[in-house]
Amino acid sequence: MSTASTQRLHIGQLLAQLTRLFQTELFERLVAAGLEDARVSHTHVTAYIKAEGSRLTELASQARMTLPAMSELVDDLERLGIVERRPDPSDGRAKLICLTKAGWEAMRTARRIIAEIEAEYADHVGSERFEDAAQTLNALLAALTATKGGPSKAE
Amino acid sequence: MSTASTQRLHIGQLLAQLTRLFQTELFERLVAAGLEDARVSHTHVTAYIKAEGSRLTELASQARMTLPAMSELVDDLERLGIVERRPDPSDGRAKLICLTKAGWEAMRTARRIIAEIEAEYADHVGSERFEDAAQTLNALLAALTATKGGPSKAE
DNA sequence: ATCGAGAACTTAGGCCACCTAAGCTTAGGT
DNA sequence: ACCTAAGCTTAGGTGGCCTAAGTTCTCGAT
Repeated sequence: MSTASTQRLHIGQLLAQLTRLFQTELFERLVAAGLEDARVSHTHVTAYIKAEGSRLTELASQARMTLPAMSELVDDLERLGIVERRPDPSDGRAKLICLTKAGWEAMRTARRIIAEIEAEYADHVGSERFEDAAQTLNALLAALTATKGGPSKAE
Repeated sequence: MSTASTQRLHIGQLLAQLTRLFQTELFERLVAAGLEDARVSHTHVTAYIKAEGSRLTELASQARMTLPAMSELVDDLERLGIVERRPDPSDGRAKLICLTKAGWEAMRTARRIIAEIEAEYADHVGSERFEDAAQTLNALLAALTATKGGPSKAE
């Protein structure tokens, strides 16, 4: 029970600053790992894309962004050879966004790096404490998205 | 000890999504409270500004942004009548960014709203658990900024 | 069978929040 | 009196979103 209330920043500042630090860190390491064209926003695709392919609508909804924003992202990833758009056999309007071979490779690299960063974070505050905090954030996010559905128009 | 490991998103996603939700929420409530010109980025000033006034350099460094970025922000807040730039009596090059009367008023409103949001978050996951998580994040942020100093050029 | 509502996606255009590079003014040691 | 450096601003550019307005296709109702 670590309610040893030190004065702290408010939750918004904590979240925003940590987000920024994490993203900068991830980005730098991706570049260092040879993924020079990687950008932080690409994670909005790679975080949710399914092995069989995902529809744009799905991705946009999960990433809580609008369709055009997601479409641009996919354009970018397609240019980089990470994903490709295939016609969806079950619906002529839709397309399936699929990872390419290079895409899978990049995913593995990214996941490894993310795991490294998480491990370092855990070292800084204690791994049990870190995991508890992560679980709490996860629960909070679930609760918030349940009640509000998120800011996205792509529901 | 809530190490009841549910599958969870990775820390970067948790942070980023919660940040986004928090900021959207805060922004909406500020608008609802009559601060129609409020923007999320204004918090980078209001979070750190001192009662006696702060220098631009200080603010930029604490908010981890570049001087020009902070300068623009202050421009904006000055236009809105929230802060004003005064010459720093102790250094002719510097200026003190000070809150105006309207600025203090807005700050009070914002703080109230932030406290409300925090309270709601605490309700969602349990207030002790929430506070523990916040303390952990605070400690993590402190540890990270200690070792890396942050991405800012304005140190 | 065809027609209209609506779903899936794209295109066009815009805004905000940053950034880097390059200036300008004042401070302060030598 | 310099020269370097500090404090700040201006100029210009980019990424990451957004809204609005298309296009193409689906599917249920007539």
